[in-house]
Amino acid sequence: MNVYTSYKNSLKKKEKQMLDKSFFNRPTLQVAQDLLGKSIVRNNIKATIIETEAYIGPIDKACHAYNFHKTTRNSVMFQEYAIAYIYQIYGMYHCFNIVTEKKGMPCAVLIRAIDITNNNEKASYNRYHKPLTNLSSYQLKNFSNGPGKVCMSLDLNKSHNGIEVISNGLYIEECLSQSFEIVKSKRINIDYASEAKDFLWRFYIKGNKNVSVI
DNA sequence: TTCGGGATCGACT
DNA sequence: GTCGATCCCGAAT
Repeated sequence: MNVYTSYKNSLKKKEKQMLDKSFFNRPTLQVAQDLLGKSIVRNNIKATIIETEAYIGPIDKACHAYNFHKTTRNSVMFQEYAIAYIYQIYGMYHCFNIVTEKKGMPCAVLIRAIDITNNNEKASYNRYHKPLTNLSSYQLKNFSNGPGKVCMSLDLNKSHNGIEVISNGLYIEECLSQSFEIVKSKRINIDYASEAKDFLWRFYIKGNKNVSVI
């Protein structure tokens, strides 16, 4: 097999594993749960999705796009599904969401926690600017168990707002995961959202060490 | 293991 | 002018 054939085969293999765009054109609550156990592939880093939250603009006071309210920041939520909505929070961190449902329906799934499975070394430099062997147990434990940490580990920031999650630099793939139980709970830090704060729209893999808040 | 204060700034009111 | 879909570290328990 020559190099070109080998390259073509590897692309085919990738295409086969990469989640189809239509995966995200489904009810947000379904997508949020189905993403658990799947892998994010970001450049050469791969990570299992452990924890997600659903945000459903039309009916959700916790969502930036509640009642279809459109601003400069949240405009990509009104775009096509399967793109990244990444915004800055608390002046210094970022949150990574994937837009769901049809164009004009401002909905998204927030990725709150991941478990790095491939190329931990590169992720370590992204997260802490030093090699894995130099990390404390505290740093290892808190590697990617929160939305801001997810973005740091995967080197995602505002400049990636609006990119597709079906591209070579960033995509989601099937994972040969073992079976697991999904826990449903209230979302984190949205106390201002009146009745929406009690919606059970947060999902995580039961018992996983990387869950951000038990 | 949990708690509380500081960091830090753009988006929104 | 206010505050957030957060994180870190030191102090207290």
